[in-house]
Amino acid sequence: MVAGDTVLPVGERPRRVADLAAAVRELEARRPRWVWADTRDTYPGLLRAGVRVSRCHDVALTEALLLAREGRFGEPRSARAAHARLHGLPVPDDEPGAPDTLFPPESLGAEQMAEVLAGQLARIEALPEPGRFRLLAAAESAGALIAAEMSHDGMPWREDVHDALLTELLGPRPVHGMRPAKLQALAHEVSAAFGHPVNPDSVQQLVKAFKQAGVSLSSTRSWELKRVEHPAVAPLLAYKELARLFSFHGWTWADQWVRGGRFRPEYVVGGVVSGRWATSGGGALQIPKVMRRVVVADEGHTLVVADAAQLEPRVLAAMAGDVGLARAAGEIDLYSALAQAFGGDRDHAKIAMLSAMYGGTSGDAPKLLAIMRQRFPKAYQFVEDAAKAGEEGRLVRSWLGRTSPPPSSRWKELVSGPEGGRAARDRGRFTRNFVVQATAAEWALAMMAVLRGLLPEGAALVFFQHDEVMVHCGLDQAEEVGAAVASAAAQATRLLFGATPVRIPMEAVAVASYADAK
DNA sequence: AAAATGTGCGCC
DNA sequence: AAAGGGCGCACATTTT
Repeated sequence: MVAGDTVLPVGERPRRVADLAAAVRELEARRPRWVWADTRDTYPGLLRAGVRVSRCHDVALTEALLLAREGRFGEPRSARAAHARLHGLPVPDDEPGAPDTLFPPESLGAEQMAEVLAGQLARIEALPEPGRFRLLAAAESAGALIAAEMSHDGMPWREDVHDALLTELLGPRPVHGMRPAKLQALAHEVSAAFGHPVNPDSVQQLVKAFKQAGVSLSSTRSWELKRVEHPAVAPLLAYKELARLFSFHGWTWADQWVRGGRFRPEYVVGGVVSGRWATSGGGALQIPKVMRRVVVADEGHTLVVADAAQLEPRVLAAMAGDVGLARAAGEIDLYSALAQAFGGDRDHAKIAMLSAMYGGTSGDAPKLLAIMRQRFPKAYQFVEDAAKAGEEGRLVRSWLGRTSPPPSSRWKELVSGPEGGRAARDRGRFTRNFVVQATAAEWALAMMAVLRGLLPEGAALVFFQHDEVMVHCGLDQAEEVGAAVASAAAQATRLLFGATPVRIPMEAVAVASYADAK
């Protein structure tokens, strides 16, 4: 079934419809998988018309995944581009979609779309693991639906609580272009400590002022400042923290992103090469923890918040098929279960795992990695192989087949030059991490897709951050939603990895305010 | 004047 | 406690 300029139920004649939202609503009763060019262009309008669909195939997202899988990273991914490639025609660049139109005029007709779909399905079938890639495309497409729905529904955001918090920390809202009182006072303190005016936002001025005071700094990063004994340090650190809050999540930000008690960020599905989501506005994935108290459930409602603890090491255990690690990953606290192998020290187990996944080399890492290599050889080898592939300029893939971008042409020059070793190691750390992070991201997508289907009427996913979800629902639904989260996590693990001793538990808590979730 | 780059830090 | 991988964004500064 294709939604384009026309609606085309498979096996039936395409038909033009006057009211597309109504037609989609009617056909949705058959629970089809809607195929459309780009969820971002089509779905927001349907949502505004009060129509939701349960499944879709997003041609653009699937095309991007396939192109990368075929080693053609970065080529235009639109349905039109895919159609042009099929016919050897000039391939148009991707352009921003046409918002506020249900079906953008430049999208393909139904028959052309069917052609593109058939091509994509054939390319998937030709892969060595078509089942996995089908799951990847389905999960990515479900993500697109969820992202649009979350932007539409918004996360509860109490503007009055936000204003009170800002006022408490910064002073009253200043007139445009001015610093809030407490920020201004801290700026004065910094200048006073140096004995002359210094702009605390200027790295240059700060480094110079510290140098004149006999303190040499290579940067003004807070961890470096904390080592310095100087009266300007304390007010400067306080200034930096509050200035960030003011400019990043202050009143101006709220004016732009909060409406009617809802924060509506724009999510970019697959915006990170690893398959994690990004945001193109609103900074939804970087909300400071201090702001969480502003996220409050509506009257008579609650927020069910859940995160997948220790997701990445669990995913590694499942992927690598490492029996020892998988056994530990069957426990609630993976690191405690590993501690015995690392002299009974949970922290050592954690450092070893993180160093293996991120390529850490400092501190105790080498010693602990040697233990890991001995005790969990398959898991160790799995990430080592990924790192080696990166160092040699090869591509790596996630469990379901998301493919890392190739190294840049600059990298290839660099790697044969005098600093080549460093460039190669950097690339190795990237690919080492990619296989784990990307698989964790697709587990999270699969989990959310399942969860979305399990949620009762009236419950809505309102936030997603890498391995954490938030559902806004009625107080009396909290228990059912919590059970749905646990079930979705278990189903996602089985969907990706089949029979495995690895567990990826998600424990949900129902809270009135996000701040109470941890 | 506008675009590009650098810095720093929030989140996972 | 940080490390170490991934981002987005604002502000300052430099380049065009």
